[in-house]
Amino acid sequence: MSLLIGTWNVNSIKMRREHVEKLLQEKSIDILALQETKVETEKFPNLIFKKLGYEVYHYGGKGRNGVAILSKFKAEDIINGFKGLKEEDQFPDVKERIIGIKISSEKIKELWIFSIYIPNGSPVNSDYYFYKLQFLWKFREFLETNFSRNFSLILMGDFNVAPEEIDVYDSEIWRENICFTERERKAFKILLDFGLVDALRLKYSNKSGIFTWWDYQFSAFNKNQGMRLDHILITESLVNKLQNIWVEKSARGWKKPSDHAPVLAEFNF
DNA sequence: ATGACTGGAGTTTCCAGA
Repeated sequence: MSLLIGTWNVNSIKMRREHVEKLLQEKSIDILALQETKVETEKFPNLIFKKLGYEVYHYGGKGRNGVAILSKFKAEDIINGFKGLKEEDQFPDVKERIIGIKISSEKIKELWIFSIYIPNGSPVNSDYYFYKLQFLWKFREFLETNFSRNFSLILMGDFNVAPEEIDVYDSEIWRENICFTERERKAFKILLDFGLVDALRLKYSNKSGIFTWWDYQFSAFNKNQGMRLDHILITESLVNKLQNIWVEKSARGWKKPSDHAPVLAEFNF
């Protein structure tokens, strides 16, 4: 069976609700991870998506952050935040940044799917910056506590890190910019070393100019001056099931768009 | 005009985003 999944930082579900509906229906998406819903848990438009046939798993706070998963499969288990870590490691906004569900079906056996929103961390070297680095390290610890590399895991979301030089439009200009500093890229690599593969690079190993975010300013989208910050990370057991993966760039060109485009991936189970 | 950011909070202007 074919499974179409995706991730999208929508920059407010209130502003982008119709965009999400359009994407779900036009592409017949099975599971969509959302970030920056920017609404409190109970104010998410659950009913709208339930009418379209999706289960809704969301946690959010007032005004910022917020992660959701819209799924045609019912969750057998849910993780929200850094499950299993000590009390002092429960960062104040971690529940608004990490949500995961376990699904199973006749063909799919115990697949965990996460929606992730890593802190932005700007400006570089600020308290926020070091919070971001800590968050990335702690996230690796969270994975080790709950899973192993032998699990079937799909971690998707806005990681706020452009991993390689080809993931920014001009690596010299962006060298010391937030999302592309050495320390952020190193922390991202350490995360991958858990046993994760950057799914887009399985299909487009050396292609430059593939971005998922473009600044609202400076006509950045028209000039394709962006960064690849949104990722679908998978464990080894899913690698040979990946059929296709792409950035749905068209959505960045819709009226009143999010500054991120969705990343979609098709698996065959 | 030859350039121009957006969303949310909460009150007219600031903060955060990347």
